Amino acid sequence: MVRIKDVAREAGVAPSTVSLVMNKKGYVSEETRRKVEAAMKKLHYVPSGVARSLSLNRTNTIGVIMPSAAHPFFGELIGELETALYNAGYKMVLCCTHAKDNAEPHFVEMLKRRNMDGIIMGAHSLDEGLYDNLERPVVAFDRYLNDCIPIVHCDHCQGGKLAAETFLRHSCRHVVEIVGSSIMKTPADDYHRVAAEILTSQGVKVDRIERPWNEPSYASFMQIARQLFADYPDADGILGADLSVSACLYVAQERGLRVPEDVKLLAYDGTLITQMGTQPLTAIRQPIKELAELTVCKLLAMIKGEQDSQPWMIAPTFQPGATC
Amino acid sequence: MVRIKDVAREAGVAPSTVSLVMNKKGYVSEETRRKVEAAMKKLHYVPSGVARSLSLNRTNTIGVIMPSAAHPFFGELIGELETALYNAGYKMVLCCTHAKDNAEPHFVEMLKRRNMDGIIMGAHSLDEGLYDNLERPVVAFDRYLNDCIPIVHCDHCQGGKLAAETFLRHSCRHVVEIVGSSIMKTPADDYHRVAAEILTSQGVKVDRIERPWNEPSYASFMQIARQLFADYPDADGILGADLSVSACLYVAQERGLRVPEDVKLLAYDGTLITQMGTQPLTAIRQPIKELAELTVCKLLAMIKGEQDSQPWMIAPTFQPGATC
DNA sequence: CTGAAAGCGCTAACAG
DNA sequence: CTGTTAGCGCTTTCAG
Repeated sequence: MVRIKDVAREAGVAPSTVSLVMNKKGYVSEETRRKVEAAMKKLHYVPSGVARSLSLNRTNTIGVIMPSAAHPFFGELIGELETALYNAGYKMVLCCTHAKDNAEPHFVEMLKRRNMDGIIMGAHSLDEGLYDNLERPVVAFDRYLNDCIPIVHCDHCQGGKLAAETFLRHSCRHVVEIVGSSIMKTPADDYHRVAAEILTSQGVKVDRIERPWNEPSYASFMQIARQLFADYPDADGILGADLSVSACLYVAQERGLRVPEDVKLLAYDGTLITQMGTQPLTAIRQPIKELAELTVCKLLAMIKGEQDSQPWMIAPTFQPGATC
Repeated sequence: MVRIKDVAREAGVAPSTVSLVMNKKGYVSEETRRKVEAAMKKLHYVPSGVARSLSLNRTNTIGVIMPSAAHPFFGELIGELETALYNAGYKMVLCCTHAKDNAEPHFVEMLKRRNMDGIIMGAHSLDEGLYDNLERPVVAFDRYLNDCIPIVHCDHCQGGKLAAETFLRHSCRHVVEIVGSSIMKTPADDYHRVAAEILTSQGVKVDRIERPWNEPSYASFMQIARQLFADYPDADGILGADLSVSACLYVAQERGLRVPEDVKLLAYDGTLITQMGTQPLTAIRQPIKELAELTVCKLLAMIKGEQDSQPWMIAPTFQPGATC
């Protein structure tokens, strides 16, 4: 392996000069630069990223913790985060917590070991205190971690409002919400709360049915959908995450219900799957790309010790479809 | 920041002894061990991963290059790779090449900089020679890179056979294959080739229609599907990747065709999306989890300089559905 | 503008 | 069983 020292010797200069050339720092005469560059090329020199990180106390790497990469929402989010980080010169190391025993503390440990310059946390955390006293910055994505960790999220109150308005516009009288496990409090709870408040105030009956904790299999979505139609056969509006609502579409058809004539389905998230299949889902879309960019922007600002004046929240949009 | 030296001083021992304790190496007396552990705890010592990597010339990090994380197949694959790597004590740094200018060379550069111990490459590469003369191991996932880089992939010949048998079983007379861009030669081409050979030999007419290069938007899938039905109105069997076939299901319905009565649809891959919607897609499923585990196993064996006697290929399975 | 030298924090021989 | 010492490869003052 060829080191900076070898390049220096070959070029007849000191290692520090080679460093200056590599990093385009300071003043180096044109001639010296050329000599150094020639030496680097001749020796096929490739600098060590690790040594550099040790010296700089910075790895240009961000840890991203998400429940799963296979889930359409998180898959899309991970992709956008990676792109935003890449554009800022950072690498992304990914940790998926679902189906792992206790990956999360293990991963946070890596942050402490200074393997990463910061963390974006988008998984559920049941581990109180895990994020206290960290020396390096953490930004939460749509999650409450502790009082000190800032959160980037979609304006779910606005989302709830859009949802309620949609059901009201179609004169629904009985809306059922499929909500996540109540073990977990998240900013996304707001859309269910706000939608229910508005609908109730307009005399619409609202029920909710809860999904099991940490169970992302499609079969479980189907099961909830079946239970929903069994428990609330007169429901004429359903609100839930994309996958939940997608399952409802299937079960509605199974039961001979017409969508949207008999029952309106409104998906929350608006990922790719809402566009697929024979009947695209009407949805409230979270602007995933913008959320990812904002998250990265906020985290990098924290790393640089800067202030960033953008708000921490982005509004969702209404995405037309064939189910409302 | 507290360093190993500080712990050593606190415990009244040498840094090397602290290192031995941390890594559970060599022989350390019970008493010394306790003193060291107490000192570590007292000082809230967290070792530096970067310094360790520099010393060991090993980062316990693997680079994974994929086209996209938002695509159902790659999302699932990425998740399984991450889990397999995690279980082996490795972190995954992810690079998605789609929609980035030339991320791939940039990423390979990181491998050269020894930021990673190896690479799993699952993206298309048009960059000839990029993978030559690498000092650290690379395993390709379902891609041809160069003559030296081994490939883990699904047994696509078997997949093609399964597909052909399915169409024959349903007495199809005219099958259309939706194939990827011919710019790219991949192991997956085999299933189209083999299916076509078998079908043709049985007197079935086979046509193919090509998807544009590197264009993963759902709209483009819809466009191809429309073109397919326009060009081959008498097709009674369609074979293609999940998303392609999903789009065909939509368009078939749009044109008033009954599935599977008028036309059989067979999806290749069998990701989550085949299970969704009102009509689950019949599919040839690639065993993504097993493929991911095999890929990781092979790469880690290369890193350790070991031999691994497992074959580099895994057979696909038939997944029943409602479209054949 | 360039070079010498002192780190960055950990590991691994090798003595003792 | 433990301490000394010499790296790992790069960056960064600080003289000159």
